Amino acid sequence: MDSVYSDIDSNSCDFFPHSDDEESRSSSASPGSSSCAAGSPQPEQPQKKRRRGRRSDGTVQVVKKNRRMKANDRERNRMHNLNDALEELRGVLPAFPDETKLTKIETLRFAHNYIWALSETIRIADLQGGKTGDAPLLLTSACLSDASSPGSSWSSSGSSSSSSSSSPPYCASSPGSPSAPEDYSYLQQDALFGFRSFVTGIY
DNA sequence: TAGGCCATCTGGTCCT
DNA sequence: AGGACCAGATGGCCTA
Repeated sequence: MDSVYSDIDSNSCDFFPHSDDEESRSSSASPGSSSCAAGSPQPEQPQKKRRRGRRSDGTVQVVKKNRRMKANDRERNRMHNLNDALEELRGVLPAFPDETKLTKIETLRFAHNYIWALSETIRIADLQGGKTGDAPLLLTSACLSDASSPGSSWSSSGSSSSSSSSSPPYCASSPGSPSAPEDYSYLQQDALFGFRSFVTGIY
């Protein structure tokens, strides 16, 4: 037998089954929200209007619509939280010479490299018996140094959990990576153009 | 104008 | 059942 949903289900855009201009247009009027946009562009076929008979229980639709709106709201909050966390992360990372804000991906990659450099610094300091004189140098140059796994991508480096001192994935392929501490000047010079790309590993 | 980044909506899947 | 998480789609804004 036909359930109340029969109307809705066969219409792909199930939340607004009979969208004759009615209120259908998505919940929170906002940019980039074409009601049933996700997935199918739906070339507005003049298909037979299937809204005969019962209006498929308006209450069901209202309930669904409310549920969708709540889900949208939660999703929005979730993304806002994510962005807040990202913002906090930006605040903790060293500032860039150019004041421009790091993008999300840059922030993540920079953080990844930065953490790697920090741990590397600690490791070397330990090896040297607690001498940390070169630490600041290492922090930066480590991020510039070659990286034993060139071409490693974010995903492939996801396995970096294995070893702490394995590779700074996004420092890979830095053009002419300085190997000696003296090359630090190189870094400062580079700040003029490519520092950002260097540190984040994005070119 | 093309391309990059972003916010939002949406439906599916997994988890509690 | 409802919430969290995820990925795809879409449209707006900005910059080279």
